[in-house]
Amino acid sequence: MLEINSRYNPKEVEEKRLKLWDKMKPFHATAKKSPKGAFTIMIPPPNVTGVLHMGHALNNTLQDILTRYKRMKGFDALWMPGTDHAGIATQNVVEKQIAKDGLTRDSLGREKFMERLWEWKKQNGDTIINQLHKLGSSCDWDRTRFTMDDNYSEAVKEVFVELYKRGLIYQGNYIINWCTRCETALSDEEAEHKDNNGNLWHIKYLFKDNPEEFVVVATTRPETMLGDTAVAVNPADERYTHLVGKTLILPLVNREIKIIADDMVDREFGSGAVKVTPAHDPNDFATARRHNLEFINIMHPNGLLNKNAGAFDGLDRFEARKRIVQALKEKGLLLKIDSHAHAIRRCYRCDTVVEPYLSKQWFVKMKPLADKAHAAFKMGKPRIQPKRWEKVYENWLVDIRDWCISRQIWWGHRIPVWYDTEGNPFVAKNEEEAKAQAKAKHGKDVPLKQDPDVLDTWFSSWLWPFATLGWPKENGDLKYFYPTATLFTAPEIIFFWVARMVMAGIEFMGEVPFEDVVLHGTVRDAKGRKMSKSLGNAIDPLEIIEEYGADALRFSMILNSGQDIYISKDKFEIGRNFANKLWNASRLVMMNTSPENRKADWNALHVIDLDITSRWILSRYQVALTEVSKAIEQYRYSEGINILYDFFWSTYCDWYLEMIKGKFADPATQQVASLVLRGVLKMLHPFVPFVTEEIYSQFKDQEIILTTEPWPVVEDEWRDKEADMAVGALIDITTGIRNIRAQWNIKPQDEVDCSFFAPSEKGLALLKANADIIKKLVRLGTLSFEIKERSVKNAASGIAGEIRYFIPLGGLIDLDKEKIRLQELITQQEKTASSIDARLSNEGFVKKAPPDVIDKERARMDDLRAKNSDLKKALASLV
RNA sequence: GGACGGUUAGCUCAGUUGGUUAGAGCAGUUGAUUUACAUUCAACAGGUCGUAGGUUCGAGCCCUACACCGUCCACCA
Repeated sequence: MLEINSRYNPKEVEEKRLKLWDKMKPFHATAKKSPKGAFTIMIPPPNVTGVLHMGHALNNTLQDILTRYKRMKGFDALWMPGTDHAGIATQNVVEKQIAKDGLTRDSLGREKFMERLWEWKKQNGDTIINQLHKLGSSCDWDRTRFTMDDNYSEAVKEVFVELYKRGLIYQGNYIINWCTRCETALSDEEAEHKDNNGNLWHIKYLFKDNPEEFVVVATTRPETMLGDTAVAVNPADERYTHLVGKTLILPLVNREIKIIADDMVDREFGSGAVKVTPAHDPNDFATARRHNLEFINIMHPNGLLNKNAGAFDGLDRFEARKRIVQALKEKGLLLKIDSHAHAIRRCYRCDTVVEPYLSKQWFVKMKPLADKAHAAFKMGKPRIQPKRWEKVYENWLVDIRDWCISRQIWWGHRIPVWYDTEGNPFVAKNEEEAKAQAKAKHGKDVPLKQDPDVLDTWFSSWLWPFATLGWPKENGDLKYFYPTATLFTAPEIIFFWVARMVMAGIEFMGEVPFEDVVLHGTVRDAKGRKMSKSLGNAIDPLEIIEEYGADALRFSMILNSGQDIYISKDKFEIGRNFANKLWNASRLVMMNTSPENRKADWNALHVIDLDITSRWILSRYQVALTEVSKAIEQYRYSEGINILYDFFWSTYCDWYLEMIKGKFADPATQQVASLVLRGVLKMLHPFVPFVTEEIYSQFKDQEIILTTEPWPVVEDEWRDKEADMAVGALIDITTGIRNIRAQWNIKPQDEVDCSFFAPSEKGLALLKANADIIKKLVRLGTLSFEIKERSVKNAASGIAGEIRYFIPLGGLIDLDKEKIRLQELITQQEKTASSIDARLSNEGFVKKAPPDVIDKERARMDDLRAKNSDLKKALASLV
């Protein structure tokens, strides 16, 4: 195939490799197979909300690169795949879906609705796994997990019950973030702040005993006044101190409320007097508790006002706002309206304005968990890259607030709590245990009802690193593969997920679940906008795979990955072209080498037999290998692939292959060309697994699973300074001659008659006539010419073919310019050295400066002087 | 309001402790073809490194201020 097709066909090859991988299962990890130990990566489980997008493609490519690399390095590499049920998100999607048929979750009923959800999960979960698969992900597919698998649910229950026993889970009536559309509680993280241009309404509250006098309160949410039970002022505010304890009449409602004094009031804001609505504002809630105020809930869970709203009963909260403002205006109680920009919280799933709402929910007490995580972090666990996120992470741990974990939805893990008729909760892993507890309490069997609510999605996700390995059951895998090595994820979920996984890991496994956290950027379109369905700028990874191939997708993605990644469809051409280049270079080598030479190993090579070109490419190869390995270890994949791209395309193809084109008869050349190419294929394999494995197999005349082949070993003895310099000089000169040709304006049509490269009498004469100029441009050594009678197909590369044997050393330098430059540099450095010298002999400085500074300065001075002596030699050699 | 990041060629980005002439890819221009590859090759052109100061023999890199863009956090009604 390689020899026949001059165009790489990704579709055909990728299908073939996938089939083979499915059959051979090379990605299956077994505990204790390798002496090197385990290397584990847990996939951030994609939500079953939808199918994979480009962000996932990036995230999973990063994971795959490292997993494949470590596997080749000899580790028992496990990459655990799976999906997340994504509670509210998925439920919302399915609700929208059934809404098309005029159905709601209530009309369908819990059981039927759950069936629809499971259908959706089955369909999307499969699609996601299939997409991951097509991307070339080397996941251990047999271990695929879902956050609502039966045994995973066991882990969730175990954790809930255990935390309850440890006093870290409690139930309470608090102001929480309430989404009136989803009709569920949200955690603080799920209620996102978004800027909003609202108004600040200034309302007059009249005194009961003197309706001529009033207090002005300012509010951004006038409708909540219906639930006011006090007006608060700062106790130190002279304007109001004499009024504290007086009674006001709440407008529109005509309820009597008192003026109270509380420190929470900011004297500078608004009028300095603030209405207190305990049931609809977290601040007011706290104030009310301090002052034993009444809590008046004015709203139904769906955002419509309830009978406590009196005349406004049944209105939507925003409609009520309008009407109330209108009513106040009519009564002359609205003093003024200021425009006021401030942030309001919105539901992270449906963007509905979140209502602070008083309700009974379950919470996790976070402080003890966060303190442990913080202590671990101070020990460097986990490390976070890029480093700047460390502070963000740490701040969150320090400023932790309790986590509201109950959700009034159906899709998720049912809260493992049962209530008796009096409402006493029994926390247990199953109903039997709960019944037993209830019996113990009441002395007889009593009817129990399970909590209708489910747990926050993240309450299951935070167990992912160990629940996927079978916890709470002890087994060899859990011990062997936990903790994991690296977590690749997006910065958005550092609090939602990363921090909480650390807490759960410490609490239940006694160890932080991963060593490194690598936070990568967001995939955006060419204009820098986030890719989203609603904007219509999303690129479907499957479409790219179909058109350009998965290798091209991966290659281009990584090549473009800086902080955020700006991607447009044409970016994938470079990946496709690269795969094709790889294919064709391999064809060239394939067609010019014998099977034996192709398979030759390092020990078949003897440096004495090798010409300078071979020694050079082997040397460059070693450098590339060292650098690429280092880049991968340091998570600098973009740099790694750049090194490979440059080495393979520029060095190997454009120079090396062109140089050896006439020399393929030499067995050593065949061996070197093959050896280096095979090494390149191995190094590229983590990045572009399909094409590399296909070519590698054809090279070896057998099916090779490249993923289980060993990573190339750095052989330092093949570093060859002499060859590097010699060929480096040759390349300089060749490039120089190309430049000269351009400068002299030698057109290709002229070359037919008088070219250097297809020599004729005329060409030879031209070359000789200009020998002095060329010589002048060459530093160190003499350029000699010998024009061979040889037709050269490609003039550009022909230059290299012709003169390479005759240039021992040197480079292209303008002699005069070079002299001046060197002289300047020497002068400058001598100046520095002298100034340091002076400083070092200054007694005051020596006394004051710490010893390491003095050592450093002295070393710097010596270094400069040494460098200068080298430079002087170089200058002398030019003259 | 707080914290952080970015600003380098038309575009997307490298530039690791300050050190020779700031680099790539794409796009552009000009050329090449009995070719492994036109998904190719070569050459050219394109930069006051956001602005203003400072430290230094020397600054894209260090310091200060400012501007613009972006991200995260945040119970001022």
